[in-house]
Amino acid sequence: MYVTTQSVHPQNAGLGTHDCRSVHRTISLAKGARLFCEGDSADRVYEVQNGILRLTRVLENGRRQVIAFGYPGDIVGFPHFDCHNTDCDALTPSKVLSFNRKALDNGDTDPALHARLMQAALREINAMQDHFMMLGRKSATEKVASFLCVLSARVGVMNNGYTQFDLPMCRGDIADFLGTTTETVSRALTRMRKSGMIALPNSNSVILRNPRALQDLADGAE
Amino acid sequence: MYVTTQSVHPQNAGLGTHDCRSVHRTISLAKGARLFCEGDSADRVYEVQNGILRLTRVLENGRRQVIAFGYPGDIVGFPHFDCHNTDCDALTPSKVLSFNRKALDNGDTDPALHARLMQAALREINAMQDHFMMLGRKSATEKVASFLCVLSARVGVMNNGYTQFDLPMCRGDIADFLGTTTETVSRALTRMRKSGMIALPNSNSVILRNPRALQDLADGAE
DNA sequence: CGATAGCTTGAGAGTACTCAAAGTGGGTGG
DNA sequence: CCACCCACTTTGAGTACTCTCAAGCTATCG
Repeated sequence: MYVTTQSVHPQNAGLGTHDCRSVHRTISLAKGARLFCEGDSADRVYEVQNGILRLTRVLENGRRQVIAFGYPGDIVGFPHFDCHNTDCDALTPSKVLSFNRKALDNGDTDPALHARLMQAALREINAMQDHFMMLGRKSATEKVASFLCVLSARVGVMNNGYTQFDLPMCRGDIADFLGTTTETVSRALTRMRKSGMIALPNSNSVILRNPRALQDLADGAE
Repeated sequence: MYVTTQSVHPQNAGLGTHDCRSVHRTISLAKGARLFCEGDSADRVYEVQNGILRLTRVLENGRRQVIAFGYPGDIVGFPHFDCHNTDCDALTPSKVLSFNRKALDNGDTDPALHARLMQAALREINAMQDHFMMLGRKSATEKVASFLCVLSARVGVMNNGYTQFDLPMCRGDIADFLGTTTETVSRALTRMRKSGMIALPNSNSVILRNPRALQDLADGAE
C-alpha cells in the first residue's frame, strides 16, 4: 500500500485467487521474517492475505526509504527484469499467496490472473504517483497527517464513535516512508495529540478524535 | 522518464510498434500542446517517438508535482481505471504513437503489444521506486546532481570530449520534479558551475566538465 | 527486576524556503 | 532593424522548518 493523498482502494481489488490456476502455495511469515531481498531472483509475485509487510530500499550510503507497506489485498514483488528491487519483511505475522512470475509475462496459462496482475500494476503506478505528491510537496506535519488519514480510510474501525487503527510499523519506518525523521514523526504525533485531533492509547494505535481537522491538516488547509 | 538514482534504460525498450496491429495513429504535438488532462477518459496509451513530454499533477491548493518527463521510447498515459491521472504536455515539438487502451486490458487482439505494455509498466514501477529515494532521501544539491547524471546517461552526446545535453524543461519544472524550488535548483547549478563540474553555455544546455565529481555529489559521497 | 529497544522531548545548527529585485534572452510589433 | 516586453533565471537577505545530537522516558521481554 502506498499511503497517499487520494488513494483509491476498491473492495475486492485483490486477485480473487480462489479461481486461479497459478497459485503455488500459501506462505506464512513470522513477525520480522523476510519474504525476499533486493537482488533476489524474482520467481514469484505475492498477494498479501493477512498481516502487514514492509518494502524497503537502501542506498549505498545507508540511507533507507520505505517504498510501501503491504496490506491485505496488495500485490508485492513486481520484478525489475528478473530480480526483486526491494527488500520485503513482515511487520506482523502474515500469510501471502505466491504466484508463478510467468503469469506476469504472458497470459497463456492463466489469462484471468494475467489481466488482474496488469490491473494491479496500473493501480500501483497510480498510487505511487500520489505518493510523489506527498514526498515532494508536503511539509512534515502534512505528511504525518496524510499518513494517518489514509491508514484510517484503509484499515480504520469504528469504536465508541471514533475511528481507530493500529500502527504496526515503528516511528522510524513511518519516517523512512515519508522522507523525514523519527523525531519529526514523533513531534508531529505529539502535537496532534495535544491539539485533540488524535489520541494515542499506546504508541502503536491511534484514535481519530477530530478526523476533519486532521484531514485539513493533511491537505495543508490554511 | 523518471530521472532516478540508478535508472536502467535498455536499448529498444520501446514497444517496437512497427509490427503491432494496434497502432492507431501518430500524433504530432506543437511545443506547449497538451496530449491529455488529468481526469480525461483514457482511451489510449502512448509511446513517445520524438520530442519530450511532461507529466504533472496538481494538488487542490495549487502545489504541483512533475511526475515524469517522457523521452523517446517511454510509455505515457497508463490509466487509473478509465481516466488519466496526470496532465501531459509537450515541452518540445513531439510525435507520439497512440495505441488502443484495450491492449492493456487483455492480449486477445495483440498479445505482443500487451506483453510489452506489461513490461513497460514493470519498468515504470521500478523507476518510480528509484525516484522515491531521490524525493525522500536526498538533499537539494544531491537531487540536482542526480538529475543531471541521469539525463546525461539517457540523452547525453559526446562533444569535444565532454558529454553534453539539453534541458528542455524550465527550472521550475526541474524543481517540481525534484520536490524543491526554482531558486534552489538555480543555486545548485550555479555552485556546480563555479566549482567546475559543469558548464552552462546557456540556461537550457549542460556540459559535464567533471562527471565523476558530479556523480559523487549525486551519491552524497563525503 | 534489570536490560533493551523504541519513543519522546529539548536545544542548537544548518538547509532550504520565501520574498524581493536585478539580470538575461528570445520574440514581437512598431 | 531595433526596441520593448515578457518570461525565465539568477542572486541576495532573512526566516522558518526540519535535522542532528543528546538525554530522559516507557514498555516489553527474558
